[in-house]
Amino acid sequence: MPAPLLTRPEILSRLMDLFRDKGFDGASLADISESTGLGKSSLYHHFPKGKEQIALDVLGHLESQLEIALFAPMRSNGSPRQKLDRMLDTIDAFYESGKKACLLERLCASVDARRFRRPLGRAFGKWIDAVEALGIQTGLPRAVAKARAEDMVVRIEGALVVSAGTGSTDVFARTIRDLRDSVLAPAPRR
Amino acid sequence: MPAPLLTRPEILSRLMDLFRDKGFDGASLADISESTGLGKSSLYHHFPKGKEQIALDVLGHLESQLEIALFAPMRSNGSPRQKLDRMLDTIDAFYESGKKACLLERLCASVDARRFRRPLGRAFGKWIDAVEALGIQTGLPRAVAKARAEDMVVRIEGALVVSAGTGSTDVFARTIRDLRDSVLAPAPRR
DNA sequence: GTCTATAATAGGATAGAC
DNA sequence: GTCTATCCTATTATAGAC
Repeated sequence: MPAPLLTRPEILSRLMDLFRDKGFDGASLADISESTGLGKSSLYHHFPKGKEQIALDVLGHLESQLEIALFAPMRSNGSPRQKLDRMLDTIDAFYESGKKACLLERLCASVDARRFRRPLGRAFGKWIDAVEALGIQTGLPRAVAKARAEDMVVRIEGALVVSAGTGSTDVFARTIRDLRDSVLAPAPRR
Repeated sequence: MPAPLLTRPEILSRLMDLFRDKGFDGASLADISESTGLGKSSLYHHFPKGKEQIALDVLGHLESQLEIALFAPMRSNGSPRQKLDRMLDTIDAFYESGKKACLLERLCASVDARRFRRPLGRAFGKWIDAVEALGIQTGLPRAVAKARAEDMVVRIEGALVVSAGTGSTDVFARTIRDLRDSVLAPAPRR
């Protein structure tokens, strides 16, 4: 019984790790209790609506973390290419080079995905928008920038799935490497 | 109590639909019983080792279906481009243009993913190999063909995740369209 | 805000009759 | 090969003391 009295952000951060590891359906209240050091009653004090609210609050926590660590730096100074590199470095670290899963994907794949649809759609949308903005800054036509941004998110999510399925992180590493060059490459003339 | 006395392939086919919809952790024995019309005892007659064996057998069923519907046609006559188009048509139909999930991905995301690792790796490997062979047939260097094949699978899996997360199949449709041109495109000179 | 104790239910799995 | 009935455990959730 550790009970180290965690702050709310610390609690949510540990729970995010748990859901990334076990998914929503796979993480039990016992798991949640263990990973936070909180008894079940304490959990219902912090999250009166139970497990579903926990996941929603974790998702909200992720959204604010993304804003700070991923999106805000994209609005700072620096060339688009530098900012893309920084985003991909952050992403590579966050997923531990393909060894850890994506919370968004794990919640998409849960039985109650309908309940999470709105925040999931918002999180994916903000991520895509941030990358699209970089493309526009480099002079890509808006439609190309948007398609490239969607494609980047698609390839990262897919690389995580395939890396998990094959047990090798090679695919994830190569995907990140490719994206550094392809996302902001000049639009093909047609 | 329908009990229409299904054949084994029919049973496995229905269970594949169930696992694609609910995932392994999300599908209960009650769900399994309902979707097959078999009582729990009948299930344990067909699958003595229980739920885990059910998933493994469903995975085996998928592998044989992939061989028939996806891989064998790739070894027939026709231009690589025609065969790629056929594969993408089959894939688009199988995923109902992005509305239905991938069994491989759902099992990757289960708590017991370790148990499914070997067949999952094999299925992803065969799929990638089949696409790589098309690339080699068109004269792409082996390394390029392999990277393009991995990338195709990555993008399909990722597009399914993002389509599910955003609630729109647009991303999936665009991804399939792009792949028709990009997978077998001439290697860039360097 | 946290604990112990306890509900109430759903989960996977089995026994034995037919 | 399928059924009814049952078992045991894990699960989510709540009550009430401190």
